[in-house]
Amino acid sequence: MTYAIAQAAERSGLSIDTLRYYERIGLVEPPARDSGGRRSYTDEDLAWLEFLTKLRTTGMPIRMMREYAQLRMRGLGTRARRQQILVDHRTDVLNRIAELQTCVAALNYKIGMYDEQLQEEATA
Amino acid sequence: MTYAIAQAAERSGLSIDTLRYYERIGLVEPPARDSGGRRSYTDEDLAWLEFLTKLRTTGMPIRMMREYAQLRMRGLGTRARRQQILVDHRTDVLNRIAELQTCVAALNYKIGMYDEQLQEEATA
DNA sequence: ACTTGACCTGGAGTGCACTCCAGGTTCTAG
DNA sequence: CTAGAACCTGGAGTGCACTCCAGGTCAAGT
Repeated sequence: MTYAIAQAAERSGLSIDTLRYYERIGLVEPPARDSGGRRSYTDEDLAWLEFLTKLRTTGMPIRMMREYAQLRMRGLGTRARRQQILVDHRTDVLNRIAELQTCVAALNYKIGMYDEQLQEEATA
Repeated sequence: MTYAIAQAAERSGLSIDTLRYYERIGLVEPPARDSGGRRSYTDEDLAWLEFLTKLRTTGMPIRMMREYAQLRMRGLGTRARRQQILVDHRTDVLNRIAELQTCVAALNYKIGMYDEQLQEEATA
């Protein structure tokens, strides 16, 4: 199964422009082209885009995604390095989650304060 | 207790430039000035900066922080609206945490795959 | 043959959140 | 009195991650 760029965009949740942009900057290998010179994405391409999207969602900067992508293109000998990148990134993400949870606690506190104040207002 | 801008920067974790920037765009009320015309931050100012930082950390865009800040400056009548902003934002943050956790699961999976592959490599 | 729509390229433009700079003023120590 | 550090202002510059545009090509339907 192959996909035109519009279909790839829809399935990946990225825009057409972003797909071409990712290709330009070396985040994805140039996909195959059809007889008319148009990009033709495979399921593998889409799987990679999906994973890239997860890295992006978790805040990995593009230059690090590119480093990972370049290692992947260079093949088997880079697996240990690639794994290390993911392990380090996972640590970052877990820290980020903890940070967000601290902030949620602060929001809860503040929201509680408003509850009290609005309560007083109502009973006054 | 009052603080010169450098001290406020250190305590808030924001840069001096960012403090002035936040003032310019209406995120913080212009602090008092000392006899020489320099900014003089109070503990209350710092508490507000700390809360702003939590909003920023959780990804609230500046224009929404500004909306909240402007409501706060307008006083008591805006409390219900301010609370609503925080409640909505908390929902966003909780969704974001869930999203990050999904991504961590994907990272765990991928890291596990590398473990297996590197294992095979070692035993081959 | 012709229109329409999806696609192509290289390059310019955008929005966000800062960050830096030049040129000037003011307090602080020696 | 003077050197230096810390501060001031208005405005320009930066980095990131896209996003848009002009001008052109290609394939399919009428």
